[in-house]
Amino acid sequence: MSVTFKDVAKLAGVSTQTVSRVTNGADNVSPETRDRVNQAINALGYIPNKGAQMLSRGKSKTLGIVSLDIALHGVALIVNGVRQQAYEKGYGAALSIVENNEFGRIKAAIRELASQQVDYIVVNVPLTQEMAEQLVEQFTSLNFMFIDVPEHSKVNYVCAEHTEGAKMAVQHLIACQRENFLLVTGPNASTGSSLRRAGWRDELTQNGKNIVASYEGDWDAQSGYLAIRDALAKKQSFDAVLVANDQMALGVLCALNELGISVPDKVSVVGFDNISDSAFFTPPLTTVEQDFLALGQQAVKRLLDSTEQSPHSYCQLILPTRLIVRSSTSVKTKQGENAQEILNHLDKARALLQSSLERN
Amino acid sequence: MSVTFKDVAKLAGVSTQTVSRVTNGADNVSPETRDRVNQAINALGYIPNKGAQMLSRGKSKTLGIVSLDIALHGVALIVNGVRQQAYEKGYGAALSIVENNEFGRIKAAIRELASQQVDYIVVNVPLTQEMAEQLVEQFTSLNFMFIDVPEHSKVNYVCAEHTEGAKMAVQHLIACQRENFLLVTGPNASTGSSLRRAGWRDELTQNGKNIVASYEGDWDAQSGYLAIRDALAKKQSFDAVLVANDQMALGVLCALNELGISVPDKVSVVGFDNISDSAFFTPPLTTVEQDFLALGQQAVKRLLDSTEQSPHSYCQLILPTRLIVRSSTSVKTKQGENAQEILNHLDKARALLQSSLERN
DNA sequence: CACATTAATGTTATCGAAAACATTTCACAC
DNA sequence: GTGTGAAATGTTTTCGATAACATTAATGTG
Repeated sequence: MSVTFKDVAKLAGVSTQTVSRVTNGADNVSPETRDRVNQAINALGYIPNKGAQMLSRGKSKTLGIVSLDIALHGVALIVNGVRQQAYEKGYGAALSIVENNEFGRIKAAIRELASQQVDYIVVNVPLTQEMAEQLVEQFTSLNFMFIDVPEHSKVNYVCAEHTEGAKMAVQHLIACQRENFLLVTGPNASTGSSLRRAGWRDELTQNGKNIVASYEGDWDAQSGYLAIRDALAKKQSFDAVLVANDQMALGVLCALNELGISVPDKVSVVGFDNISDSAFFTPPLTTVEQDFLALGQQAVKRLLDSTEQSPHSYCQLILPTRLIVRSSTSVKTKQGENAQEILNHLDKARALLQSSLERN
Repeated sequence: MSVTFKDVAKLAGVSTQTVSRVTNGADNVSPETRDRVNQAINALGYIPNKGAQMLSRGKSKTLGIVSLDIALHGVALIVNGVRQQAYEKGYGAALSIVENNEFGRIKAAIRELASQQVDYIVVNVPLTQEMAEQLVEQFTSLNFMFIDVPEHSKVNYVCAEHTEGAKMAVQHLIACQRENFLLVTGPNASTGSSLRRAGWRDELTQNGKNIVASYEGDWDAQSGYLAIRDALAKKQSFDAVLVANDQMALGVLCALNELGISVPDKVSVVGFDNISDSAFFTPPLTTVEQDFLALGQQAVKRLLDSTEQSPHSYCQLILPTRLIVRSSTSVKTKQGENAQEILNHLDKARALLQSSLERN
């Protein structure tokens, strides 16, 4: 079968323990022996057996991630952040994906990771406060870090400033003199989505603005598209759309463009996330940036730090969000304000067409 | 520390071997004993130790994936397909991500997975034929499956019909009476990108069409955007753009829209991949679909099947691509053909504006 | 009733690496 | 030259689960 210490030891003419010393970089091995062992390792193509290492060491130097579907761009970035930081700290990363956020599935995923003897677990799945606390209680041998769990939970968490970010979006649209708002939220089960919606709602009612309708999307472009089509089919009148992520905002823009409703003038749109694509939407999207990568990185950093702390202090870190203003929002053009200018353009265009028509 | 068989056995009043029999679902255990053991397992919250299992069983029932960055949407879908199929066949999945496609990194990743005693490895990183063959040769104890490796390599592979798909895109644009083509490729290191470019080139030269310029992008929207800006800055004239993926096509569309160059009329654009967003671009993108999920799934399916085959037969599966026609392509409007129609529209618009202007 | 058969369970050895402990060798001090 | 300590290496035991083998008890058969 596979090459083990025994084979290496035999070839190098030493004991297995000496081989172990070499692979672990112990300093009490003579240079000549070390060389001989390393040569044997290379010659045989020795690869350590993680299972055996885990067993004898007791710990695995591995961090587990329980995550939503990585096909969601934000999720993939968070996972990247986690992996990267884990790797930097000398940890491996084991990823377990849960399709839906059924609690049983999540527990099973954690059990799966626990069976791999992971030392830490980062959970990036929407959970209620109770669920998070229950997990910590149930899996006492594991150290948890949660991402985007409700604030004030008695667990370690790292969170984006969803509510504040949402409020900034509203404030910006109010500054754009918008009055009637359409909301497109994420799935209600998502903590992030709930927080954003709450932020929107708070700020809108506080400023006496009108919420025309609220649609629950599923994060992808189609749900944004369908929301707008439905709203327009119902002849609802709005001059601003708040969208819970950029991908749905793409669908929103598509529907508006398709129907010839001018963005940003007639309807302004603000997204959330600032994914790299959103700068290239038509028009480029005003959005609220959150730093997914940093979220993942900080989750790991704080988790590893927290174990050195006293047991009853939690890491509760909230990362800032910030408004990125692009062309999908603007102050409403007063009717007729630019009309003369547009008229001039039209005349010019007309003349051009006319002449080309005559030439044919 | 953690709960082991010993603890369970003691509580249930049986031997550890009996506990093992229960957890492995052996049939020669009396129902009462089984119940007693299961109760003990639940009471203690026993979780098996994968390392120990691996060690004693010899095999891990795990499949390794070496993959590019999962932040690329297509990659994430492939990984999903692999995981899903592996899971279905009773295998776990260990993911190792390599940042760049440096060969040393890839080898290290495989070694890492091998140390976890994976039984199979799916490689989704651009490799040359030689590299792929070398890996198979070096890691004799592993069973490999490659995704998108050059055809006719002497290894197992699953591949999308890049070249054919690319040709379909060209044929479609030729049917749209396009003459001057701009190319935006993916990174040259990518096998998929090379195959697509080759397909474009072949079909274009065969039909005597003009390649105005070729830009090498890095898969993201910005590189598509920059390509167009550069081409226009150099006053290049083209009426069709072939783009190696949809995300870059988004950037292409953005640049064209921004400059008021009408898509599809003045310039038609075809992407590649058919990611879910592309139906919601402005305008919705004509593109070549490839089924990433199926690619991942088939990779695993064939890999598991192949080990039952004779050693010197390779699985070499090529999955079809298909053209999805949307609004980013069209037959070129003959100058003046629709002019009268447009003129009528203009007149209507003018009247509307005029009246609103007078009202103010 | 003695003996074969099977069901249910227990005992021991094993996987590969590493920790704990043991031994050997050599250098140096007194 | 004997004792002390450190460096280099070897031996034994351990981790947790399981395969291989061993035992016991119960059942059935001629």
